Amino acid sequence: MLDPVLLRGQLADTAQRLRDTRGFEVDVAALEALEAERKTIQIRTQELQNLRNTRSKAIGVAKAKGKDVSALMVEVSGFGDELKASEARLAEIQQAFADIALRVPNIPHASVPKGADEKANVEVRRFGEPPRFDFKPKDHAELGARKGWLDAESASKLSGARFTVLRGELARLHRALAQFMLDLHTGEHGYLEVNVPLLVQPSAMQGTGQLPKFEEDLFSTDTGGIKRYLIPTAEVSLTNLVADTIVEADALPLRMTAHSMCFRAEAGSYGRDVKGMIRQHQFEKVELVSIAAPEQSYEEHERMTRCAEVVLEKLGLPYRRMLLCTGDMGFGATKTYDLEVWLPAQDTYREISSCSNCEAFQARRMQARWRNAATGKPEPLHTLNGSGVAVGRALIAVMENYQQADGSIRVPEVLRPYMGGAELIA
RNA sequence: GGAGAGGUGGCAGAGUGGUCGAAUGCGCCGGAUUCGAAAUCCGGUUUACGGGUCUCCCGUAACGUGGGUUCGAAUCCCACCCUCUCCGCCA
Repeated sequence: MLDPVLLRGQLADTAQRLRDTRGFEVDVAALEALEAERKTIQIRTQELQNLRNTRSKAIGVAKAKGKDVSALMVEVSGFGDELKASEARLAEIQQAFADIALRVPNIPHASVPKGADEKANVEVRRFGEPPRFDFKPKDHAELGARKGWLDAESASKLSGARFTVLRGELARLHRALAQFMLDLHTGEHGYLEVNVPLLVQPSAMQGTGQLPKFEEDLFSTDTGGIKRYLIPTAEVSLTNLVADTIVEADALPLRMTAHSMCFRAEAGSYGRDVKGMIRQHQFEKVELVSIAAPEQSYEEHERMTRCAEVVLEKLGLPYRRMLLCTGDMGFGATKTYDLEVWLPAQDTYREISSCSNCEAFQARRMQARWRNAATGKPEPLHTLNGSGVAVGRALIAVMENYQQADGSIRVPEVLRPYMGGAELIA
């Protein structure tokens, strides 16, 4: 959520900025009308509440002294209806304001290039060279099918489209990747390992911004009459850990990592990446989340992105870092770097990580604050999240980049300790 | 799933209809005392929102959550959620 000040006093300017950067249209007329009424209604409501409180106290005092209170009672009943109506109207207005405000995206940082879609993203850096093969490289689906390692048919029988069954050495390699990433981030990058719930309440989804706007992207359950959502990323669980809390300044930045399942409905992506395990309803990811003081969040963003890059570098996977343009960023982000890994079979780079600074956007939604020593007051934190990295896609990248002519796959050196020392899976 | 107990400020813990945003203790901050410290004493110490004459003042709201009763609710009623203990079941 944007700072309410931007949606009240500086509405015209804010609307212009959202239009320029994201092509998003705020309902200016509706917000203006609500704000105009809100002010008078709120003042009147509080006036009446004050009146009621003072009169009620007076009744209490009079009764204690054994005096007659009937005159006071009549006076109070005179404005009871108006108070009730006024309170109800105020609640309506505040709800209506929130309904709009919760659907307004974040405003991009000044360093973000303007653009409508991914074509305007800017390559920032590049690591490694795409491998050369003296044979035609196979895609991961084909490599996986050879030994029954990767079984889309069985998965489809069990669960339908966009699921995968992994078996044997490939399943182990997948597990090795997750372990390696987790060990790297906890051991060398200073992140605290956290194991999180995969099912969360609607309030958590609203906190990180999936709700109310993107419900169709989520899986949910209402078992026992309780609505819960499956997390699309551990960012939801990790970030919401600081919801409704005030973090002391010396605890910042708070760096947390989690290996988790992620669930995405992938609504609207029919026909895209249908082959193999690039786009699944269920996948694993090692997530990084940083909770930072405002003045350190952009530095933290660079650091976090580096932590994700190190994963790919240690795995020996070629990648490039893209700075997303204003039109291609997620709902809550002010600045995002995507890491794209080289996939030989597709002859292109594909997203494997996305690192975003959300500034106070999520923190405001979830009441996550820190105590600013300079002001002595609780102020919204900055939250950041990044994939460090997507495990399924990392598996694909390793398979395709490390494949041999016979369809066997070399094991990247850093993964061998997790593979019983194996140099090759065949 | 069955039986019981309970949810109050950073923590512990009083408070069963009226000046209670809430005693007391601990913690924390400031001050006094001290050569310094401990101890002791004094004062202060929640958050959100709104208004203003906007480094301060005023108001409103918040005692698990949501409703209800009442002139007035931490306190009474209803529903729900959560925690703990015992039993059952269970990875």
